[in-house]
Amino acid sequence: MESAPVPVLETVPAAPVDVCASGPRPHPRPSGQDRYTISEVAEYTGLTAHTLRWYERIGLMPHVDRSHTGQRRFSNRDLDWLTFVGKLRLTGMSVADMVRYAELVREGDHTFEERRQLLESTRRDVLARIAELQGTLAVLDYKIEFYAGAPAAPERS
Amino acid sequence: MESAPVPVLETVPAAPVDVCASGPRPHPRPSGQDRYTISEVAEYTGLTAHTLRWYERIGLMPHVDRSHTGQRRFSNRDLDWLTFVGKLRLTGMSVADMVRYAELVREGDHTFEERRQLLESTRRDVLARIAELQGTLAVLDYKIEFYAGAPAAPERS
DNA sequence: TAGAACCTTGGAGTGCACTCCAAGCAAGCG
DNA sequence: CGCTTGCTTGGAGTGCACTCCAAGGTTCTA
Repeated sequence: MESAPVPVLETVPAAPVDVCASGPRPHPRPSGQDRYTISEVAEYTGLTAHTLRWYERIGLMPHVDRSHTGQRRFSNRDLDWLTFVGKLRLTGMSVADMVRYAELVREGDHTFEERRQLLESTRRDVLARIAELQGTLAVLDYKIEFYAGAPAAPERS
Repeated sequence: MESAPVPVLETVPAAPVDVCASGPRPHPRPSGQDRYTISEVAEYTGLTAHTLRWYERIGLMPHVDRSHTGQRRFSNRDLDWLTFVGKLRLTGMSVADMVRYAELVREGDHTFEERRQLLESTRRDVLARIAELQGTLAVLDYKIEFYAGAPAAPERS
């Protein structure tokens, strides 16, 4: 009950700033020394290391760099991507659709229009979901008021 | 992409009316002749017959009446309950929590306070989720504008 | 009264999004 | 060097919320 339905990124403090690739938000390390281990990234994103590996396996990550012995070394760019993916996840977009988006990114600039359409469709879904939630708020408030006002009446639900 | 994440009740037209037990919304049949078959209820609620049987099995339905040969006959009251359950579902509440609520209803009037608390906790979750979604809208709009404005730039996501 | 369409059950299966496991190699510290 | 902690892999397991199945009984329409 108390938990969010989709535990993805631990929300950065509270601020309606758009956290996005090439945005002005600084990363823990300056560019050039940005070679994070999987557990550092796990802590930063709130995802588990398992999930990060799984994201890579299913094609949701743009090729992650490796150390000379084969361990993952994530870059600030990867962190940006994961932040954005976290936002997409919060919209309710399915993993399959996020993978589709990632493929479009890999395919290059000629997919800009398709990406925009995908995002606009997502935006419409989000607006619809907000409206839906506001509809449930009305019902919830009706009920809560009922329970608060009448501590013993014959209503059934 | 185009589908809602949680397909529950087919939303009644669009209207911010609170659709709730003892509310003023009329049912297909007048009280007294309200003995719907499972497929009628399936059509009304948008749930499948399978799901309606499953809801009953897990304790999410208040005892459904049966015909003399054992087939289910749902009442208007059952329809009201299912409408309300649909709203709870739309809030993102888990089936387990809805079953908990149904148990409280079965236990009688002395659980009013606990029910109110459950509903208020749900209400807080809904508000948080709305805020979260509005946060994603900001990111989405930023990206959409980017793709709309620059049909070929070196951004990576 | 025949036939189509609908209903019953317990239990098994599905799809999603993780989540974990075992066995073994890697990294950093005193 | 030894020790602890961390990282690697493919594949199997988990929990949720349905979703379907087989085999048989019921209800409705012609």
